[in-house]
Amino acid sequence: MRRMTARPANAHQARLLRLLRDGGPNSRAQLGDQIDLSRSKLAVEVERLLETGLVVADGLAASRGGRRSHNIRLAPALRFLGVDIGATSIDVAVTNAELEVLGHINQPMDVREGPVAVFEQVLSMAAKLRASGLAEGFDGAGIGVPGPVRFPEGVPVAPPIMPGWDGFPVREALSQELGCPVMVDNDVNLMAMGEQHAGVARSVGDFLCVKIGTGIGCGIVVGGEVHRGTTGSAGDIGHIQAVPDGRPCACGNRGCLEAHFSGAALARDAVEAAQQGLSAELAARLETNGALSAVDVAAAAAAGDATALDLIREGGNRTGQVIAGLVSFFNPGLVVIGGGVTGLGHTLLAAIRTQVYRQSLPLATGNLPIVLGELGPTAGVIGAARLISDHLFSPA
Amino acid sequence: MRRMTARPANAHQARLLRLLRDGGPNSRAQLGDQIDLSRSKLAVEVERLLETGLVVADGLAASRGGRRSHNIRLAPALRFLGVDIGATSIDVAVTNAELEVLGHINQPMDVREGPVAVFEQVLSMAAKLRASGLAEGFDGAGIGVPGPVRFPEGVPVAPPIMPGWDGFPVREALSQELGCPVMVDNDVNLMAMGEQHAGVARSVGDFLCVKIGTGIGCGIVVGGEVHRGTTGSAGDIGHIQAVPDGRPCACGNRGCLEAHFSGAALARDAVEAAQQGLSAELAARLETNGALSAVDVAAAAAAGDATALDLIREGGNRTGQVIAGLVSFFNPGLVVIGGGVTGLGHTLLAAIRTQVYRQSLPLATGNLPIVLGELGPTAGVIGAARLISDHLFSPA
DNA sequence: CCTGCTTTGTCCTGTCAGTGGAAAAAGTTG
DNA sequence: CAACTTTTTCCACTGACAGGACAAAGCAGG
Repeated sequence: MRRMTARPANAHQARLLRLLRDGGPNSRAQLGDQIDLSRSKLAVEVERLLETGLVVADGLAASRGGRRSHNIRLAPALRFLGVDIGATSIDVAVTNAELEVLGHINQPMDVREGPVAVFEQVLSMAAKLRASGLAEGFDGAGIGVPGPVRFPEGVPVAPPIMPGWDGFPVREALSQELGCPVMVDNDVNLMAMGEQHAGVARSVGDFLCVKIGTGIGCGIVVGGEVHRGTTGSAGDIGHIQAVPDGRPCACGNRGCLEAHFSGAALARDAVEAAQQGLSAELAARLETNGALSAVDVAAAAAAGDATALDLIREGGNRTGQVIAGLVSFFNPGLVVIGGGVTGLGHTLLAAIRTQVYRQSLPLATGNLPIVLGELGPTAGVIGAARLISDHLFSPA
Repeated sequence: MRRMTARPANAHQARLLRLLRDGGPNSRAQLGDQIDLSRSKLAVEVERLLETGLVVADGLAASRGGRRSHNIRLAPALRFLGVDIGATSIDVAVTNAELEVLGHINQPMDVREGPVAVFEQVLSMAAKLRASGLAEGFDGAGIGVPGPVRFPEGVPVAPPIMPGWDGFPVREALSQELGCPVMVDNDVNLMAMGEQHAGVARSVGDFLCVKIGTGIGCGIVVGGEVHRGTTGSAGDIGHIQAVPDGRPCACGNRGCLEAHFSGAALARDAVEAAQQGLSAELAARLETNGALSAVDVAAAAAAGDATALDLIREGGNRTGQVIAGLVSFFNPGLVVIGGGVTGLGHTLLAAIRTQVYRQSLPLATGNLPIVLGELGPTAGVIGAARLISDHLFSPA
């Protein structure tokens, strides 16, 4: 099937498409209230959008006291693909043009197996979604990778945890395979965009989104836009020193935040505690599974295990300390905590909050919510869909 | 004398004014090369600007191989006032419309004497500059204060080191007194704008500007724009924890960067070292002056005093450690070090560089210059002039 | 069902910003 | 002085857009 080739011809059309994306089906009259255009001009632009097929008529709206207005909506057949490649698993989802998730699958996979193997997996997952009747094809795809990206080209650069990906033309290759436009970004940035679009960060202009998974990263949103930095490595807070002369880190330094708290560090600490006989709960789980992960620690903590709680608390303290510094520096309006370890829940959040509220100045923390992400694993794929839709819904 | 009342009527005119401000006198033809407008349209807008008096004819340009072009320039009588209120001194300068400093005076004054006393001083300094024939009046003024500012209103909020200023309507009051538009900002932000306009940060989109004076602050520039944060306290890095369980700080916490290194901390450490007999050089200076400041430490270091050098080095290490974190987080294209302690020169810079290059990831530091500010004490006043000119040279 | 009011959609004209070509004006080069 | 450039002005043409007039559609109340 031929997919969308049309693009908005001007800024007004782009604006209208985004209004329809973010606000769902809408009447012409309501659109007129939200956009600064005369009725005549609006009618012309809507007419042109209808001609392109990007937008379709959608029945009559409820009356607002007079003649009823005709609703319009984004073409219901439009489909975006959102891909979130994590360190140890892959999420793929299909959305409609309003970025609602229609189907979502998750598969474990080690990113270190390299781009070729991962791509194969991603494509087969996309094919599976297509086969299930959710999409006949994709009008665009967004993809997130766990490392820095040279954004304009869509190419990973010097990614520490994914050797073999350096310089791999992700955007080009995926675009080729799927036959549609593709945008690539860091997975943390996509999570931030997801929470901004559909999660807790709606209507916040400046915020931080801290993702604690296998590693730790931070999405930075300034004035509604993601800040990627000069080389695309902004938000790489995992290697900020949290403990002077602390544990050795894979990066060669000592005391990096990531070495002291992250999915990987937490798992290692848990195994150690189990082996030293500090926690019967963890030891039992280690016995059963042969390994431990953040999920086990969360379960043990939920069961009241003191060691597990301590691990979480200490990690939260470390993380909170680093975040406190970032809050002083950046003065965000919101801090979102997300990623694999959100399962640790309130214990973690409380530890982080304590540190931030204690260490940052009152002016910066006075009205600063620190909350868990609302979308969990869908944040990344929604962010990915948002990324490509922002691209497509902008003047050609 | 009546001053400039005219403002650019549209974005084109604003654009032209900024080109003339940043590039100096220019021919119509050259302007045409820099702006995306047809010759006819350009001629119309220039004509209108000439009518308003904001811009005047300025003789003939050199030939580029054909008919010579008529030069135009910003009205030579335009004057901006730049005010930089530091913790312990005040800088006031007059600039022309191209933001060249025509006159600059500096007076010691403790900001804690309160807004009324400080204002009196500022106005008398401005009057002095006017009396010396540099200006008949001011077309706009920018002012920087050493604390957070609610930017749109131009009002300091909860400034830790300047009690009595909280909520004082700086913008309103100064505008009233001077009879011209006024904009207020944090002094560190103005320093960043100054270095961006006329210093080392020309042509860099994302950079950090660390000012080490009585306290420590950091100007953050994202995409050419200053980031002020949700409550105007962005860049307040003086109270980031640099030393766990370190020295007590005025803010109530322990180990704040500012408590370990800043103009004030350095002076205190120097006195202590002198009294403990660790440094003959510093002791002698303490004897002579009755007090020590960063300048004394710089002089002692220049004379080869080991203790002074150690103080600087250790401070640089602490600062570098914090900056390393910020570099990982923000991924700037440049880091500028400025403020009173730039006199400490290369020793300080070397220590900072060592820490940053060691602790941040290669991708972020690979092509990251860390340099001293170029403008010294004029950075702030130039930034102040730039602030108000940006405001005035924007569509009404 | 009919009347008056409101909202929505369409049509049309006037205005204004802006482009691009033509030609005049002013210089340069040989 | 002739041929060629560059700059500037002039002018007609285009397209974007606003806003008014009017028709269409719906509501409320008699």
